[in-house]
Amino acid sequence: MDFQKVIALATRRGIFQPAFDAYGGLAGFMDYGPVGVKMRRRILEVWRKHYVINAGCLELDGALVGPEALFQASGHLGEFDDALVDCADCGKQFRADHLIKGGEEMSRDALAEAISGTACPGCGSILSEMSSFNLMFSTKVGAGKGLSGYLRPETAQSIFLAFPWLLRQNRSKLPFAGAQIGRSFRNEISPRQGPLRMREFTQMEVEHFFLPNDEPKLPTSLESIEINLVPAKGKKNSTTIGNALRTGIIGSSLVATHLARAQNFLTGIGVAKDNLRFRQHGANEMAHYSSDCWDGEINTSLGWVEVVGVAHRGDYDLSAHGNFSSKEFRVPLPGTEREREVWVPNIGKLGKEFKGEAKSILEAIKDVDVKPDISIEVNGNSVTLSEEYMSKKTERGSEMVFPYVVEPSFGLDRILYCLLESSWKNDGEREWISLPQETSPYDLLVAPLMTKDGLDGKAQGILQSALDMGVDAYYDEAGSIGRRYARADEIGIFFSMTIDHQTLEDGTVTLRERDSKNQSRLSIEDALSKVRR
RNA sequence: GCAGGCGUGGUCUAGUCUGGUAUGACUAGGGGUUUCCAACCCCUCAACCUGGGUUCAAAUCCCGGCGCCUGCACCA
Repeated sequence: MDFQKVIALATRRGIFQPAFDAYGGLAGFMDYGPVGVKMRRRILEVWRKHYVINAGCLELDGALVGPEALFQASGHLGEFDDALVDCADCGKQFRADHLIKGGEEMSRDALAEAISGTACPGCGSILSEMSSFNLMFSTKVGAGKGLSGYLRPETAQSIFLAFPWLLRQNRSKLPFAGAQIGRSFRNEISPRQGPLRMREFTQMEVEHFFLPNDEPKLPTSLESIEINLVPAKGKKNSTTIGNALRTGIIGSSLVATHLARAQNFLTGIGVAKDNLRFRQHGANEMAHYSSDCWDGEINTSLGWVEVVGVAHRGDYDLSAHGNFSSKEFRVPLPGTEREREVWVPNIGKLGKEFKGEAKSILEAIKDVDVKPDISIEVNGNSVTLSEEYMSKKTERGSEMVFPYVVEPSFGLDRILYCLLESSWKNDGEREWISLPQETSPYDLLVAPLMTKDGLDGKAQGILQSALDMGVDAYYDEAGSIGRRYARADEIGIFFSMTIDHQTLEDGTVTLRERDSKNQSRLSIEDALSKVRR
């Protein structure tokens, strides 16, 4: 199954198509159709079951537009921004920081200076002035000049900003994780390959917060999970998660935990384990925030496609927001509780005695440990403060630290594409999508063998009872029964139920299983309860 | 963003060189027939990416735009 065929299937069967087709299309944007929306819903349901319901992540649904300050703090305005130069003669375009030695460490201004007058590596002409291209979509918030705002380039920042709030919801206990499903936007220079590189896409992200000295251990239930690893240094190998952690291939127990969970999730929705690997980023591939990162990749006709990134972000994000914003993002570090006697200046007395100079004195002792008979320099004079100008106080507190975070971040659109491609089967006689029932768009096809003798009416009655009990059923009475099976197979409907004359006599139906084509004769009730998820 | 290739019903496609009624198949819809895996028969819907130019006449030739594919560059 190659890329073009998946795209054709997607259009034909209402899964997805390019958006704004009537106006010539707009690269990087897709619309999902009736079947595609159902598949997405199913994948999201499984994901929520894994992360929100079973793993207890706190779910959030954050705003899409954010203020400029947020993205200054997060680093996206600086780091997400490419400095470009192009050549007027040969038309080639380059990243400025790639042309200058050490350019990746330079400031913008230094880079602009260094690049000026540089020759084009392609043709030797002098390059244009440096311009910058930011991958975020910008907008104005409010009337008039308005505030600069940006569409979020990742859902993660919402969770980081909500950290103090979520922490209270979790009754101030660490570790905990926030989870979010939502759209993100990146103004890609050259989006291509349909659902694989989009300008608007859906992410499913978890931010797992923990104290630096108390990283969650790998649960024993995950230790023996087999996983394909491609470390940045060293050989590709298949081993257990527990072993990879013990031997240091994976450096962090929480990263290991999330690699295992990501694999469990992906195989649960129908990705074959042999088609799945986790590849570690090399140092130069790493994002600005990340200290260790593994990409979960699925093997497709287009090569290995990244569908999930598991990144150890350290305290990069929380400390950025803690330092830039007015909120406290730190937490007390357990075990560092302390109680000590400190001297504090008696401001009332200082004021009375020193009048106008009191302010300068207070300024001078602001950042020093005060104790009796301390000598300080004030306006060129040495002043000694005796015990009468201060008093003793008991100070309680803990060392405050920014929690660390490990982040698994899934791309829904890519996952759906990979699933379609890999679950497409063709045995020469028929073509079908072999998804597990959890992610099939429908549970059941209800089909009367013929549309006469009341078979269709009976079938519609059964359809209604199926829908009433929560079975996602699809009704089809057009064409031969074989054609209807074929149609159902092509969108991956898991079971088919056929109503014939015998149904009218004894209330039994034929139930067909999609992958095996096996049929069995069951009572309507038994069939429906078998089909129910 | 650059270079090359491409753009015809829902899908696949003929026609483009050499300008003149747009081909066929599949799918889909309606009807008939039919007792379980794309059966058959009749009918029907449905397309030249877009804007300009050349011409009596443009799907076809020329120019621009948009989109798709490939390569380069980019891709937290």
